[in-house]
Amino acid sequence: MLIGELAERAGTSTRALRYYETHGLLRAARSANGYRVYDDADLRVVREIRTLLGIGFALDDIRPFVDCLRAGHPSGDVCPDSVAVLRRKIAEVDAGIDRMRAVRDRLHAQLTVAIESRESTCSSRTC
Amino acid sequence: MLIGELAERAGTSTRALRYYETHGLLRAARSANGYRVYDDADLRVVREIRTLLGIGFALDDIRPFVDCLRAGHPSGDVCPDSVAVLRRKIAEVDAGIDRMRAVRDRLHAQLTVAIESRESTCSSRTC
DNA sequence: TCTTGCCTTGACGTCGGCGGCAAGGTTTAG
DNA sequence: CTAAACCTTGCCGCCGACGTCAAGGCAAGA
Repeated sequence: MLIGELAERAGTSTRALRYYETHGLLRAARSANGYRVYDDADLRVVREIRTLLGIGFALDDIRPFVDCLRAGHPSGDVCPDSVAVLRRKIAEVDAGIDRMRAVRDRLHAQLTVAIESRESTCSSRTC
Repeated sequence: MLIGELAERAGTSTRALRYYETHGLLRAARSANGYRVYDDADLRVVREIRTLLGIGFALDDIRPFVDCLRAGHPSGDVCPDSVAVLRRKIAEVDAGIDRMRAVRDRLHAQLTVAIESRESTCSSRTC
């Protein structure tokens, strides 16, 4: 499998795959003419990368999962480093949710005050 | 008030203030020597900008609030454009919270499976 | 006068995950 | 023979909110 086919099967671009390689997430054998050659294990790796990127992971966070897959584990989640990242990410997401809820409440309060202010100012005349 | 003092009183940098100016959020009178000169109304504007940036607004979203303040309103929230941005932002934040909750649940499930997998694999031998 | 400490404009650097283009080599089909 | 469709490396562009110089002007105290 060459890079174009891998990209298509993984639903991404060749540019992204080369990018993952330069960042140590993907390795490729080379054919005689210098072309990158991949197998199904690489396809699984790329799918893992894409899934985690979609969840909001950075490439650095993804590396343990990829290493875990390449170590022969059927899932990238089961290795200690991956579990540690999962725990950290859950905490980060929880914190993010808390922040966003605070923001939401604040915006809602501002909106309420703004509308009340408009009503009291404009109730009896054109505004 | 010169730009350095405004920056200090608003808790930001002179670079940021010039940046706001180039993006139409801040205007400055000029003294004879070309220095930017500000008053307390500008301080209020900058504080509004900083508050909204802190909440996660982009500069483009903030412009209506600044215009509202400069139109003489005591709060930047009360003008129709500001209210529209507030409503939109609340919706965006709500959507963001939903996405993050979905991510959280997914990560939690992955973590659970990973831990169970490790326990079943390693329970009776060194791992 | 000299230094210190403001101020000015302009332009490039940062971060992350690529997109897009250039300039070439390879392989296959017609 | 040539065109099409792959592949290679390398480098600049993008987004947003600034940071960080660079090179110079202005003001005020010792």
